[in-house]
Amino acid sequence: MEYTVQKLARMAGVSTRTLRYYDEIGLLEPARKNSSGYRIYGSKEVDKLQQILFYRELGLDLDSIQKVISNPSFDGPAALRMPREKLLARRRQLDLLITNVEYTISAAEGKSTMADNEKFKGFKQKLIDDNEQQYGEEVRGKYGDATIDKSNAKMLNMREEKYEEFKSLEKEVLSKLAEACETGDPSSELAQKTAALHKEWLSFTWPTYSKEAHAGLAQMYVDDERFAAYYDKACEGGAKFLRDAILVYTGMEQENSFE
Amino acid sequence: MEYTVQKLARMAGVSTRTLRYYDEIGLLEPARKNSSGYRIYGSKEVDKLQQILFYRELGLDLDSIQKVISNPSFDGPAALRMPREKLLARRRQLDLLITNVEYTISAAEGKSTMADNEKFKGFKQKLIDDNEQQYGEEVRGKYGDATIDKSNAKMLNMREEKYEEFKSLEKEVLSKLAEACETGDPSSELAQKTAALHKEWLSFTWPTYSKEAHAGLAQMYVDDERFAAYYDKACEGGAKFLRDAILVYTGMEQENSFE
DNA sequence: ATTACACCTTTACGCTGCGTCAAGGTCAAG
DNA sequence: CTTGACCTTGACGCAGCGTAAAGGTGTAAT
Repeated sequence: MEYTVQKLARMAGVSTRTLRYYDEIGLLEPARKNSSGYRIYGSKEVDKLQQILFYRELGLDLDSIQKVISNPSFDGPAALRMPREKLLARRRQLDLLITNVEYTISAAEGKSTMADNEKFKGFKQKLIDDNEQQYGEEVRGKYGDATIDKSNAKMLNMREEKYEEFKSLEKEVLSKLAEACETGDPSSELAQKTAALHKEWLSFTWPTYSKEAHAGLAQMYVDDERFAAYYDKACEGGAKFLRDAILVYTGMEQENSFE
Repeated sequence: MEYTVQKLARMAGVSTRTLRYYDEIGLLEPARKNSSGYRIYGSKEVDKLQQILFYRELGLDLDSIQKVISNPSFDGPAALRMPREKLLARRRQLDLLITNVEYTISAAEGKSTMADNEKFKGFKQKLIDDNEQQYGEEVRGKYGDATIDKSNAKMLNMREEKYEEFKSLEKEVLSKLAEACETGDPSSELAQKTAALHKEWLSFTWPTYSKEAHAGLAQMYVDDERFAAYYDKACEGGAKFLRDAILVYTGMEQENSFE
């Protein structure tokens, strides 16, 4: 397959100027030029462009990209594993940011307050995550998961014991939810106990508690497939059940929920 | 609470230069200056900076950010809903990119091939997603979810009927997995049928099939909490069971799996 | 055969969002 | 009263393109 600048540009979703610039700096040169000087790209160049865009997406500058992919030990598949890890890290950071937004919304709407430094969680987290990314694997190999948990505990500003407590409470919420589910009634005593447990669990990671924030998070559990799947493990429709229980618990019911 | 440039900068994870620049362009001016001209920021400025960073994270240029947050109809909480949606969209795009990397790795390692235009899924998707973001809500309100499904089908290059088939197959995989789980044996006939169904399901979104890619994806189901939770819905340890079944099915067992 | 039009080329200047000196004033601790 | 960590303004530099200018090319339709 052969492509002119514009064809390749359209396929990859970049501008022709970008391709010409990449040629100019020697990052991606066309396979050849035709008799009138037109740039012609082949499938090797397509692959290379794909790689470049992967790395660009990760925020690497073009110079670094060039070094990475022109590295003699760069063998393609293996090199793609790195961006994969980076992408996963990015998603983790995004999750934090989203949680932060959720919490900020609730804090702004409700009466809860947020410590100033809490407001930048997820932004600075990027730095921590980058570290984790760089050293995480080595550490994991050397010292096993226990060390990682320690590190995670640190990240959450917890001591190890607290982190253990946090983890076990997490499981307790799930098992209580499973029980409560069977009653089928979000206002049942069991369901309300589950909501209370969930609040307790929350207090490990949230600086202050507010009904609005709690209710908001519960709604997010339903909206977000990820969280939904997690709580649906407890029982069919577990996320929705938990949300309803929390709505009753916080006394927010229908009103003030996220549309 | 009052902050000097550096204190605020450290808290927010930006440089002092950035804060001075934001002052220079009138994006974020300090609450006041002390007798010797030092910039002093208050809690209002902290909140504003947080907002700015949210929008910056979304890729908005500073000019747009200024317009957004200086909009008279900007009331804080409501304005945060937008970045929330955008962040969710970004995560969806990231997921696509990650899937793309997974697939590219398998394609490179295995013998499967990838059509050139497949290689840029997740990059261009950004554009589609941005559209969805801009018009998605309106459409959703006006025409209901059926239209959205149509649109999703289009995004996946499917006709609606195919999309329905795709969706129902998805459910079938889950229910077969639940049954197969009870045998406890990944090489049991039921488990192998589940793997076969999963392969069939895959063929809807993947241009070509390769054992390596299939096995690679199965491993990802275990590694990624999100997918793990989804398949664990079928039964305890569903993701791992499915992976093992697929490993047997593809004949890849231990070898060649992602470490 | 020529005209239209969408493509291609190089050259070059401009922009954003800061990083990075440079040259100097301020403030609290020792 | 000195040291060192802070603060100020001003200026230049840089990546990664966007954008316009001035011109050549390919091909389809008149």
